[in-house]
Amino acid sequence: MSSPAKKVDLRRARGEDTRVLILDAARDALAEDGYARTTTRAIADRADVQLSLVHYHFRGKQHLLAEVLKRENERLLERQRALFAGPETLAEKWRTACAYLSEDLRSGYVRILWELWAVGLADEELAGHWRDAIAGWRNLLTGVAEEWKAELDFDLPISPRALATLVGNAFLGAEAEILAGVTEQEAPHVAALESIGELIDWAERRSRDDDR
Amino acid sequence: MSSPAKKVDLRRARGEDTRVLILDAARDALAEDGYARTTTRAIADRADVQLSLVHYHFRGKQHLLAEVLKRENERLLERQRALFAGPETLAEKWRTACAYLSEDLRSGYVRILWELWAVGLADEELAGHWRDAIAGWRNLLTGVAEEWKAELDFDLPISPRALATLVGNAFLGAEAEILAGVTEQEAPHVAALESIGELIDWAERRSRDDDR
DNA sequence: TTATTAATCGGTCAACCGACCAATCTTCTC
DNA sequence: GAGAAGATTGGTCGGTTGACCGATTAATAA
Repeated sequence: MSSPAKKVDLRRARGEDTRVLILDAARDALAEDGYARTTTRAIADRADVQLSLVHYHFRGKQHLLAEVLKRENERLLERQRALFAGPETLAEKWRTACAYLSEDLRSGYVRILWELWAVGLADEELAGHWRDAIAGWRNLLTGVAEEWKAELDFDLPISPRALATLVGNAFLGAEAEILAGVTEQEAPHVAALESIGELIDWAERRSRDDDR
Repeated sequence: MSSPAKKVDLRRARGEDTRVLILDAARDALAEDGYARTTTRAIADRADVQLSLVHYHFRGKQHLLAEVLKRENERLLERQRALFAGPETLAEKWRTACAYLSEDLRSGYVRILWELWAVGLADEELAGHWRDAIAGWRNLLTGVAEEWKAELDFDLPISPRALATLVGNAFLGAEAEILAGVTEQEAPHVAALESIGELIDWAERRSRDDDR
């Protein structure tokens, strides 16, 4: 068992390593310097790799960035799925989700998401990847909203789909403003999102009261 | 009165005309082609003007775009102020505001706003102008929310400031998604925003009921 | 050993952009 | 009408970018 008939092509393994190296470098470059300063050369420098390797492993800048978006998004989407699958109340989960926002702002993921949104303005293919990424979040939110509505004993004056869209858009808008440099002092972005948690509490209390 | 002693320097008047010509061209270029394709040359071509005039009248690309943003934003902000100063109920005004969104999407203003937001990611000065533009909308919304809360007979479970931020962000998020090509079919952006109008109705009915 | 494939290297290329400038034309002032 | 001020012209320049390519090295397969 210690030496199974594993056929690892050392060349391919090495290649895969550089691939990851380049992906990480591209992610860091986007998060720290933004797209404008993220040239294929800057990425190659960061990865300490020859420029042509970027074109060898990925077909070019466009495809590289698309993979960066996909990888980072799936990672965080998985975390979010795990959160909402947990046993806590929705209000508690919501508060955690708000905490994640601050975390993702610090880590640079939010900036990556929006830098690539901006690229999508002039690059329909990348815009498509961005839509795919966001669709993941929207589907998750919609599922949560539907479950929640089913649990409540009274009718919400808004459909779960519209509610999920509204809440998701509020998140996106807050991210955009924060990235533009609008401070929490000028506009209470996070505080406003957290207050949604209180609205959830309020609705659930009302639902419990109806039970009595 | 028909011929007052007005000293119009024809040179300056001519200059002012070309200024407007360039501003209009820059606006149209941004709205139709996006920032990536909006070069100073493209603007000069559109305005049918020599390239160097762009640098003569404006100090450069950056300052030109800043003025485009300011001009267009003030125009639409004025329209919105007039709307909310009107005699209709808030719910009615809200529906008009939602209709304005579709109009501004068609006219290209929304795209201009967001193309310049994207530029602001790498240009702190322009980001500042963007924040100024948005602050106008936020102040307007906050004022509306405060008035509305004062008229209601029961306490909203959220502060007017947070409410205005939330609603404003929902608008921004919807705009960003629409610009990225997310269709109304995939996510009911406008429908979700319009449903806020129904929430307003609901709250006002509740307020009237309390009066009895 | 030989032949084949994968990965890497160093360098080149055409295209484009914003900024800049010297010369020229137009209008106003005195 | 001379000279000044404002507006416009045509052209250039340095710098950057993404893409591309032929040659080279390393690893596998025959």
